[in-house]
Amino acid sequence: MKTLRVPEATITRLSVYSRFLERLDQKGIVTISSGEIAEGVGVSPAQVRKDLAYFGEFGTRGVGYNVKDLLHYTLKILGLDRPWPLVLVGAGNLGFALCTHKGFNDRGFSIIGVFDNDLTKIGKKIVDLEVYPLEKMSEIIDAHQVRIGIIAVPPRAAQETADLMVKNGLKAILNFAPVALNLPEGIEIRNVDLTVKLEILTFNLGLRESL
Amino acid sequence: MKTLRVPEATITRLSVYSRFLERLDQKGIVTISSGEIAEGVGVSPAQVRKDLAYFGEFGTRGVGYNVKDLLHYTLKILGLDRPWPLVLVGAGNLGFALCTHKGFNDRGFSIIGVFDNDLTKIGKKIVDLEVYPLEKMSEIIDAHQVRIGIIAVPPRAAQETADLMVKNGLKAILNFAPVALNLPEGIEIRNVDLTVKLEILTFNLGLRESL
DNA sequence: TTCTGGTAGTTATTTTATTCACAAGTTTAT
DNA sequence: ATAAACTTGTGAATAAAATAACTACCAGAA
Repeated sequence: MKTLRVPEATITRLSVYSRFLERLDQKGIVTISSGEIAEGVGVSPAQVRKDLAYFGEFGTRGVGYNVKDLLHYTLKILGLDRPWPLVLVGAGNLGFALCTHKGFNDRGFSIIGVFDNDLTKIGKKIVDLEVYPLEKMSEIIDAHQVRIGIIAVPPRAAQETADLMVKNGLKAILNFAPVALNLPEGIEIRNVDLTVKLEILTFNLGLRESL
Repeated sequence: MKTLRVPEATITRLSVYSRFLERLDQKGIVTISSGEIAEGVGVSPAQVRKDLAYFGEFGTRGVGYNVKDLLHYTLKILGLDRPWPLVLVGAGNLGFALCTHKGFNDRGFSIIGVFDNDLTKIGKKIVDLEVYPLEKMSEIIDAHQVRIGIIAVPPRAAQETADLMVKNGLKAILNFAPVALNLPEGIEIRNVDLTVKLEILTFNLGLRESL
């Protein structure tokens, strides 16, 4: 591939374009221009074209993009042309919400194992999934060739959870705990911080008052 | 203020620094250097100093920063030197998780009203909060002078929810629905997209295979 | 007091990302 | 056929952000 060094912001937008295209396709729309995509997701048309240009030429000059084709291309680029089994650690309220989150299934993700070290939670069911003790993680990961884990435990338990995931062979971690995790080279890690964006809002509201 | 045009990435990091400082303070640590903060949150020391420099001089050369002082400064900058009442629309699993999310309370946010248009949910309790019909939002917002709302509804209902929030006087919205919202000038909006980061992981795992 | 080691604040440099502007190609109408 | 109206892909220009390098300053030891 000639495709090294793609800005992460581009991948982020690609994910957004991709889901926008899904909605267009569902509506039966066949063709769309960069300008319309831009309008629909809130970026500039040039940005849309530039982002796509990292990966090839998908449109037709004078015409635009075929919605179905571009949708497939974006899914392929994002690695979503196949299902992704996930394991989740932390059967609290957030874990529960993630297990039942429709957005994951829609994109080919399925949580196939939920783990916790809380004896009061182990054995309970989250929809059709039983909550297992941490010891069972290794078995599930091997059986389903899971590569990605989600951390939804309290901050204090996040690092040890991550360590265990790595030990069990996971290659990528999505971390909802608001702490920086220390991981070996080669493990992909991304954090989702529920409060950061809220604090950007309060910062901006505060700025506004001081004008 | 001389402080216009601060990169949003700086605010994001400030939020992270701030919570790191809280943990240091709880541990009784008095002084810390930019290098140690950097280490603790996973950025470069120069980045830490640069970020803080947008807002003033908080450290002592040759010494470092006083943890308690810097914590207070960061909280003040982020607008967290006062409580923030929030309203939430969408009493699904995600809404429930957000209501009980400890990270919000720790930072002075408190959800004081939950709303839904689903008759089977209205009247039920989420911890000590009753789920109200949307019609009651206006009243609660006025009574508590709420300025920020959280959207945790399905994608299709997100735009109308946002419109209603704006109509009821909210000035900022945190949106968990994966759609771009169309809002009037002057309303702050930030999206939290639960799947984007997951798709960055699959993209990177995919890249790795093609090497 | 003076020297040494260390650290913040700041300016300069480099890198990265976005926007702009236009050539190249497509379609439709005349 | 030709012109007119669009829209992509892309190289160049611009803007933004991160990094590095440097200066100023503090504390403690000699």
